[in-house]
Order: sequence, then structure tokens, then C-alpha cells
Amino acid sequence: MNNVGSLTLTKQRQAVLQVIQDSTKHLTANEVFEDARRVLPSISFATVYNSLRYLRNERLIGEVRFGMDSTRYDRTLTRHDHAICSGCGNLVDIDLPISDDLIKKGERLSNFKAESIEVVLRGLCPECV
Amino acid sequence: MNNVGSLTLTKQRQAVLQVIQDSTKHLTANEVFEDARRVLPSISFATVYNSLRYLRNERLIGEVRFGMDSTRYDRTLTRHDHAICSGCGNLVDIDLPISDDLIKKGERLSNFKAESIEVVLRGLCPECV
DNA sequence: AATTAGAATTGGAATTATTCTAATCACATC
DNA sequence: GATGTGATTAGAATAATTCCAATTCTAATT
Repeated sequence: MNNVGSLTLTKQRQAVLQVIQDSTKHLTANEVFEDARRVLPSISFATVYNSLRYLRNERLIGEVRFGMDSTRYDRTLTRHDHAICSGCGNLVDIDLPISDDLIKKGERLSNFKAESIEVVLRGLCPECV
Repeated sequence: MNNVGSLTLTKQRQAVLQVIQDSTKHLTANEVFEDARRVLPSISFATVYNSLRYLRNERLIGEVRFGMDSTRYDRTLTRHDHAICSGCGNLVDIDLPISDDLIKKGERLSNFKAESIEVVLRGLCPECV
């Protein structure tokens, strides 16, 4: 094991961290698992998930996801944005004025042809303050 | 059955649509299933999913999700935004200048205490034009 | 340095979310 | 009303993620 400050980097966590550090891509948990096995063949899937959560909490790696556990459906069809509570998962609609300029910038930076754009605000809802 | 224009609204699809129309919330597929059963007890989970996809494609209902099938992990820790290809699912980082004003507006509209904010641009990547 | 108690970590098993595909159904044509 | 064809359904399978009992580690005690 390897302790730095309050950090506990077991060999499993080190393997997972190394996989992330060595990749420039946005890996899925499954891809991390496959790569981590090469370094540490005995590692399990659950441990990869545990390690990813730990490393994310310790701010050693980044995570890309919406913040919900599952897809939501609703009757609102117009373009709008969302706020997601990091405490209770509550999801509310908000309507932000997105400038054409921002969309243009997004297209230029990504080289994508934009179809839609949405802002996700993560934070605490009034009940979770 | 019930055909309007090129629309095919079977009783299953009507039940699912009604559930969405009758709710002000952002329902999960599971919640839609539970409600739809009350209208049409024989409906299956898979049919709810099929119907949700159909209704979304026909622009009769809205869908809220990131656009990926699973969470991604990466070594980038600084705030940044993402572009997701609706063709191939490719995910790329972009760095948009988010004004403090936009965050303030988001907080005001949602009554949330913002922790982070992210823009998601959905569209077609260069390869999927 | 062996023992032990408590906390942290691991990973097999379970759960939850979603998709696949074979069977069924609806509709048109003979 | 039999038959072909394409759309729709839903049971079964898969994929993504989490739970929790067993194990391992740590550090205090002898």
C-alpha cells in the first residue's frame, strides 16, 4: 500500500489510477476494468467501481455524467436547461438565455454540427442547502 | 389503434403518452411503467421502453439524459464542457467561457446553490457530418 | 512480536437499467 | 378467408452499477 497525506492508495486503486492517467480518452468503467486487469489480473469489477468512486471523491480523476441514475421523460418539448441536486438527485427545469455566440463557439471548438445545446447546473436544492 | 398522419398510436403508446402528459414531473422509465400498468395492466416493461423511444422520436415527449450509455472517467480535472455526437456517441472536451452572470441566473431560476456548471453540446461529429 | 478490535477495502452476488429478438399482430393483396 | 409483409410487443438477455458479507489492514495493547 501507499499512503500520502490522508490518501490511501492500495494496489488496486493505484492500478485504476494508472489506467486513467495513461489514457487521453474518456474511458468507461468497463474499459478501465479491462486495462486494470492487465496491470493487476486479480482485480474485480466491483473494486474498479469502488476505486473510481474513491479517486473521484479525492479529486484525483474526473467523471463525466449527467448526475442521474436513469433517463427521465417529460412532456416539455421546448429547449431548456436543468439543475440537478447533488444531495437528493432532484431535477428541475430552468430556462437560460443561451447566446448564438456560445453555440458558435461550441461548434468551432468541437468541429461538431450542433443540434442542441443544454446547460447543466449541479448544486444543492433549497431542501438540501 | 389510432392513426394520425404518419403516427401510429397503439393503445400501449397511448397509455405511455397519457402518463407523461398527466405528470408535471420528470418520470423515470420505471415510474412510467408503474403508472401505465394502471391504465393498461398487461403492458410490459420492454413495451414501455419501445413506446418511449417511439414517442421521443416523433417529438411527442421530451427526454432528459446526458446522451451516453454509461459514465466516463478521465484525468482532466479542470472545469470544462462536452460535445457528444448523436451519430456515434463520440465524446469530446471543449472549453467554453461561462459567464458568472449565467451561473447567477441559473441559481436564481432554480433556487439552487451552484457547485458546478457544464454545457452539453449535442450534434454530429466531423466523421458523422 | 503476537493478539486483538475496529475500520477500511475487496469482490461475489444482487439489483437496476436498458436492449435484443423471436413471436405475435395488423393490414393489405389475392 | 388465406397469405405475405412489415410493425409492434414482451419475455429473455445483457449491460451498468451497487450492496454487503468476508477479508485485509492498521494501530493499540500486551
